[in-house]
Amino acid sequence: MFESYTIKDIAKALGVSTSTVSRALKGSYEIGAETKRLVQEFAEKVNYRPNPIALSLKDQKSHSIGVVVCEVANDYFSQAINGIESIAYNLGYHVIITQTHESFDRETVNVQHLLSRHVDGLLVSLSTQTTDTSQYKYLHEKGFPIVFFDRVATDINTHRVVANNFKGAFDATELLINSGFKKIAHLTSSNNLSISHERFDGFKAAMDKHGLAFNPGYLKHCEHGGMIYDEIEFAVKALLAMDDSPEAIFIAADRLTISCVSILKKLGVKIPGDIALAGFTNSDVVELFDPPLTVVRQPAFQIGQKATEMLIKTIESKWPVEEFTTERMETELIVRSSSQKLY
Amino acid sequence: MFESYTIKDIAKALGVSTSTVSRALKGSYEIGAETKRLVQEFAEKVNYRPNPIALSLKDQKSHSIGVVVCEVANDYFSQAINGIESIAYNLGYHVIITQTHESFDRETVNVQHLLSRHVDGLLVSLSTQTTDTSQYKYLHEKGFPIVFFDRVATDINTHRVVANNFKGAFDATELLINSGFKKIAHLTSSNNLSISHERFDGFKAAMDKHGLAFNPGYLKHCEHGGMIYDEIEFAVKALLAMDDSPEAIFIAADRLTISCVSILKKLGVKIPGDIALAGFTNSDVVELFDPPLTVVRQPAFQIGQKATEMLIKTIESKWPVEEFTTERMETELIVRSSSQKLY
DNA sequence: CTGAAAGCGCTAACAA
DNA sequence: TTGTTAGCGCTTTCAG
Repeated sequence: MFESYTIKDIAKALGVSTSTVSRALKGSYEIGAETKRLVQEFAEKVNYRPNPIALSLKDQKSHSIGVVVCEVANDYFSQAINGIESIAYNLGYHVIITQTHESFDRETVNVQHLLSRHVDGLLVSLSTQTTDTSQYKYLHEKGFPIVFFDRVATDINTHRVVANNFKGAFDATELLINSGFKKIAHLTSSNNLSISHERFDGFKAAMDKHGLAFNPGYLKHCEHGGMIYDEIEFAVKALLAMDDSPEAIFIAADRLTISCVSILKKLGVKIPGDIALAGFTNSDVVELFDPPLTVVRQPAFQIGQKATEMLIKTIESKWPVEEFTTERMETELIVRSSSQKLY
Repeated sequence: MFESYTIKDIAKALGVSTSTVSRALKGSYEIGAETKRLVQEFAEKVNYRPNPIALSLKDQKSHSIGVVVCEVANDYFSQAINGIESIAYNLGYHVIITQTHESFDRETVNVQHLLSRHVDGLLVSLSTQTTDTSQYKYLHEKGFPIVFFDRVATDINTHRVVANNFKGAFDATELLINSGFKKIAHLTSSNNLSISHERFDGFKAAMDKHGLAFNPGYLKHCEHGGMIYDEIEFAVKALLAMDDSPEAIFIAADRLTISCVSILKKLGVKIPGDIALAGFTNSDVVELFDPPLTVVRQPAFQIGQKATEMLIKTIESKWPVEEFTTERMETELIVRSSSQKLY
């Protein structure tokens, strides 16, 4: 079963040459119907499977794609990876997953490692620390297929798949405003990330639309994207300690949202009584929280799928791909009680 | 960068033969110090990386391992996969992940697919539907490396890595008993799973130790392991509808625990006032639940690591491995308010 | 219509 | 100490 037949075994068994077997197997028109039938039946019988490694060596494609994400054990990314796997599996590709743990150095090493593994393309979501995207730029200019998703490189013209972060943030902020809040803070991830900018813009646009002033002191960045608990705690405490402290917080990142709830509870701050919350997260259990969380949910699975489709299409393209698109998928605002105004 | 140098390129550039390069690169003693230095320096300079595909074809090892789990987007398994990746990455192995979605047919197809990909070994956690383990038995008898983790095949003598499910269940049950509950139900996954048995045994042992009768009507199996919400709802409702309905439930599976909370809340049943809960889960956010959940947490990351270590050791063993061990890792009981007795 | 042979990158037995 | 060569499994010219 695992010591599989090779084309040579079949050739020997049938008394033909390996090239005949090879051709017969792919139904080449230049093979006699009888020979073809014989070969195909035999191959079927012994459950012949071509050795993918030999194929890879031959045509210089590894049929594997490299994935660079910050963390696997994370709701958003595990869902995205689920989508990636589902497409890759069906199209006959391996998926090699690497984690940056939000470190640029680790990210660089991972990319090198993936290249040394001869992956046919890369699916990348940048780390919070990444400001230098030159390694990707270099590869991309050489024609190497790269699709960014979620945290994209804005200075490289490649395929990109992202959620509609602007609208997601806009909707959540507007919900808070419509609930009756005016003093709304914004807790977000590293300023390096594309998603931070887009979500901030959405937040700001909603504030502007409703004629609300944006207090710069209400903007808190967590440069490590939530990897460091103290950093988040520091930011949250700073918001609470302000003279004119906010009534609500719109949080722009998965881990930050969860941690923020945890910190506020630890501090004995009532949600939403003392401070209301709405935030991005892909956790499916936040409806069971105390209080149930109002969240912006991204179609992570679909984003993973789409990115993989685009990548494999690029890899398999007969011609160098010159046209690049940015796919934007809609988020979902799920309203629960953490964003309510209590009287 | 991605069009890498081959040994041939180096040989040509240096005017030596490919075998010299090959040998020099691995520091063979039969190569002149000077030549060796030359080759190594040049290789270093051009950032030479051996083509793993060629190596694989040569020594008939793909340097990849196949993983079979029910679901990736699941706290326990994403943590376990994290552990698997961390070890595999360091030891130079690819990880190919497949999901069964708790279907036996899908599991069979996945194993076949992984074998056709020529994986060097398998890391398996069985689906809830799996009762026939003959495909694994066959492979194992042929000497193919397989390590089971979590949901193991008890009828095959292979390496296994599991949590101490008995003790985890025992501790959680005893906690409920010590909290003052006597009528304790047990909600669990498919009876096919090894973990269901072990956890039931732990539950039963705690009941016995404290002289509590076990009411067979209090035992509810969810044959689909939580994939089907209705099935869980049915079980929970049945427990609630009993004449002598339980005061507490000990839940033996990750997804079941979360769903059970969700169902009880939907039904307006107070936790822990109307019914107390303790359950297995690896979600890290259950402390934010209403109420915070008392849980048994498994060292999923370490289980993944250990299983991978054992698998790769088996793969790389010079001699056929005949001795198989079962590693058992301790669980952690985290006490929160869902298991409290309210007066 | 079918076979022989080269070649993908690398290693290792065998020669020199 | 170094080079030549065969071979891992497969495809694909090139011959026949």
